[in-house]
Amino acid sequence: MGHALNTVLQDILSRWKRMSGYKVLWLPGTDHAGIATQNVVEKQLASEGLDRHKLGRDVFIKRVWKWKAEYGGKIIHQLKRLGASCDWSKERFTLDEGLSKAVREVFVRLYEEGFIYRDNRLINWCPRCNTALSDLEVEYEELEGKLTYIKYPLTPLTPPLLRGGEKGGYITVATTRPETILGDTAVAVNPEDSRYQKFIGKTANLPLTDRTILIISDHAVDPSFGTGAVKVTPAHDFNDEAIAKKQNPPLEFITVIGSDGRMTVNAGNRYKGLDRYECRKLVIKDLKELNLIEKEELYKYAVGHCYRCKTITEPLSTPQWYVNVQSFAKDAIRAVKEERINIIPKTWENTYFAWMEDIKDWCISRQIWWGHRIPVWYCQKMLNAKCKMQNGVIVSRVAPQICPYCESEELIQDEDVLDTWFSSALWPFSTLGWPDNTDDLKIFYPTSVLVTGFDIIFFWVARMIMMGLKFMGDVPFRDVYIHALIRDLKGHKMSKSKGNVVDPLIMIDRYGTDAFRFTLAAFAAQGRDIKFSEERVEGYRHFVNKLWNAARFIMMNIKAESENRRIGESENSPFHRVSVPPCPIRDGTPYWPSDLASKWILSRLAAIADDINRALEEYRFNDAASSIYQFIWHEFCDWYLEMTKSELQDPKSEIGVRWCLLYTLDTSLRLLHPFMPFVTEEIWQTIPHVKSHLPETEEVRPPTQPSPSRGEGKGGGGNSELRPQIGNESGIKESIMVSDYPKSLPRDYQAEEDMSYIIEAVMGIRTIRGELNISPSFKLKVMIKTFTQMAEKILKGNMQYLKNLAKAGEIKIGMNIEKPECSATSVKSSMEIYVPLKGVLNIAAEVDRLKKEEAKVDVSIVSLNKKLFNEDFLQRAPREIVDKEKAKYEELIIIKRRIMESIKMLKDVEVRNDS
RNA sequence: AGGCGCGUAGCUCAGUGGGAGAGCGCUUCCUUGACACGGAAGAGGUCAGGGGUUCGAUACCCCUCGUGCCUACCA
Repeated sequence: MGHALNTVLQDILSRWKRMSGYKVLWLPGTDHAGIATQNVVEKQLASEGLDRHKLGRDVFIKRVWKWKAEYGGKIIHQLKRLGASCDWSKERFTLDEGLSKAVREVFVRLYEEGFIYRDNRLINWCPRCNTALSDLEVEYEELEGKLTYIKYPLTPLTPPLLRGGEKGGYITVATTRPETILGDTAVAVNPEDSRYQKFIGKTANLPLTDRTILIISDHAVDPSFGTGAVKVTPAHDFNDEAIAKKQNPPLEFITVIGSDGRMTVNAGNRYKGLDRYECRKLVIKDLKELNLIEKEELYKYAVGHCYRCKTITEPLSTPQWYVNVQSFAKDAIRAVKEERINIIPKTWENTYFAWMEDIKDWCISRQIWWGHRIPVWYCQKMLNAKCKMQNGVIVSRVAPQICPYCESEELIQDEDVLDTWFSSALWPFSTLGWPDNTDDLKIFYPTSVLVTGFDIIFFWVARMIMMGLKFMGDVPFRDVYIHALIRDLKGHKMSKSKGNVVDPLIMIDRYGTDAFRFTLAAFAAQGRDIKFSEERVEGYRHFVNKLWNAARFIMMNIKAESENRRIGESENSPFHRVSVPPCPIRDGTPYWPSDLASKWILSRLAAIADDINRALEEYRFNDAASSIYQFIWHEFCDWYLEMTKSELQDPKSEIGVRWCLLYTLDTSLRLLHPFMPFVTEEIWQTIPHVKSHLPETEEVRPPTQPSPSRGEGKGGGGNSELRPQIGNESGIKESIMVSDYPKSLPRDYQAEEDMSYIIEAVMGIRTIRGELNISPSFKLKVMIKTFTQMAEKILKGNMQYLKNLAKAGEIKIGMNIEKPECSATSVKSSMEIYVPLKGVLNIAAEVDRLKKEEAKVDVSIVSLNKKLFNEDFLQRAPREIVDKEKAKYEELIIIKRRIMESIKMLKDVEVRNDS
């Protein structure tokens, strides 16, 4: 699900920018996921009774490639099913030759410049994967364990004397890992701790061994924890390692646990070969028998686990390769501080800075086989002390044939491979051909945006920034958009072991890619995790259906040449590549939709296009998604399509309305396309295409020139220029995904305002109907009265609409333009509904009239402004705010309470038809 | 232990220093030639709690409670 979200967001950006005229590169690919992949293949081998050592390195790697061929393909298949519009010709894999070349180049240069070095120190080790892990690859998890208090007898007391339990004869330490006492080389106390002053410098007998250890002091010891005395095991604990190295001379390192998680010979004959946890049990049993355990307490503590196989990790002292990243980190911090890179949402910058400022050297070697083998060779003779090579290694871009020091041909390559993230860190430039200075590199580096989850800010993002700055001298990307993590409905992270994983492909099978994509986009609010809900997907599937049906309605009404074709039959549809002129022409004159509804929907369309562009600019995917959803469903379908049903009856407005229907559909499809690529393409391929721009005003455009490409035999008929024209007019593109993204369309604020009154009036009527239970099939007489000049103006502007209503038999209309009043009376009913749009009503007089006459309803649009009854507000709020509120109030004359009274009044009046 | 975030309608979540929103669910009504995967009208919230700033706080500040995550060398 995380990958699906990631893919969808990137695809939305890619499609949007591509349609907006940018040259877009979205480069797909995968990394080789060293440890994880090796583990999977090893499991397969195990089920066949094999292991990698039996196969040998070369055969094993072939086997992994085979696996990769199968599953790498699945990833790509999933991307395609999600509709990812990647440049598939540029697909890359971190183990490709080109990328491997970049890896070797980077390694050698970092080594030559002294940033890469080899060191023997404590490292996190996974005993199951048998490899070193970087600090990031260890996950800490709280475990319920025991804190065991163990008594170390002070020398010169000897074990036989101890059985008496003399007081003061011990120093007691607390530990969660009793088995490690076999590797203890000291006991440490805080130098300020008065209890232990007298012990410092003395020695103690290490139980279960014949060794004597020193009691030392170190400020790192917390006197308040446990007994205030700590056993020091330098070879198996990071703290203890630090303490040991500080001592002069440094404490001895005794390794008692081996790389396989079993006790070594150093643990003594009784314990060697035992698993570390078996050994723990035995050690506790033995100590109990010696009466050296003071007590055991239940204790919660964090234990490191391998992030790939969940085995408990073990600190182990081994030689590994490291990158000194201190100076890179400083540059990387500066790049973000100076806003050459923007992390969005900005709150993640803190996380980034915190980690970067306290960054540790990066352990890059892994003791596995699947990955980039470290480009380091050793001379066999040197190992036998017969070669004079000083630093002991040959670091080279290509495999050396002979030792440069002794000319021996017996060279051995380092067995280890590099951390997968080492190659991933180079991705932004290695995939574009670096170290060669290719055209792609020149055009596309630095890239525009990286979209990713926060869980790999450190693993990947930070390292790409460091490597990009180091090797390209520029940031790898301008924006980093950090999207949310997808959780299940209870807010838990999805994981296979919890069984709460939702498979995107199942969602796609069930609801379709478009609905699934739209859901992800709608969920992608910044700065919050996503709790995935399947019902949302279902809801957006309904949206796809709604759009489909709206398109069907429009196709039914554009009166193209063949009425029998339905949308969805795009293959041989006569509508395929049909085009209509940018504006319908009649007798050489452009015929723009002049009805209010059309002007309104065009303006709303323009507003929504602006909203979407702005939202995407700021990575507010959810806002963009809800804008287009709201527009298509609740403005275009609920209002405009319904209104056209009467407008289409009017020969005067018919042509303009048809054009407007098609234009709005076309534009909406293009707006929606980045979110729902499949259904929008399908519909768009079916409908006649419309040019994307509108004229600023009533500008007269030249009549369309007849051209040879136009009217492929289908354009006949006297009035044909009024109809959608068949043909492949120039400028019409082949696919919606390369059509123009709608932008900067003209607004008509007057139409929007006027229409809002109509909508309010209609809603008022519906409310009355609903509350009075008037059957929808019962046609009402409607009387519309206006009381102000503004209302008059509105009605004048909407005469066309009202006339159409009248024509449809719904109302009779009468209007006196001279006086600010008009009325419309329905055909059948005697009921009248007043719709006062503006102005002051004499309520009392109205009520009297209501009583005398037949049923009438006073519909109100306004609510009371409470603020204007607040003395404090009137006296103390800033003048302009108060004035604004007053002005608002003056506009809003009719009060909600009055409506309700009127309605109550109505209920007392005799109303026909069960009301 | 530090840090970050969240707590708004039954559920999943937007949002804003001045009129509490969406989707789903729920109630009522409606199969009229795009759509019942639909249309119309509704019910439902002291915006976690307390204090402060302000003429005014769901929003800004502080505290408490609940909850999720990240980081860290707690034996």
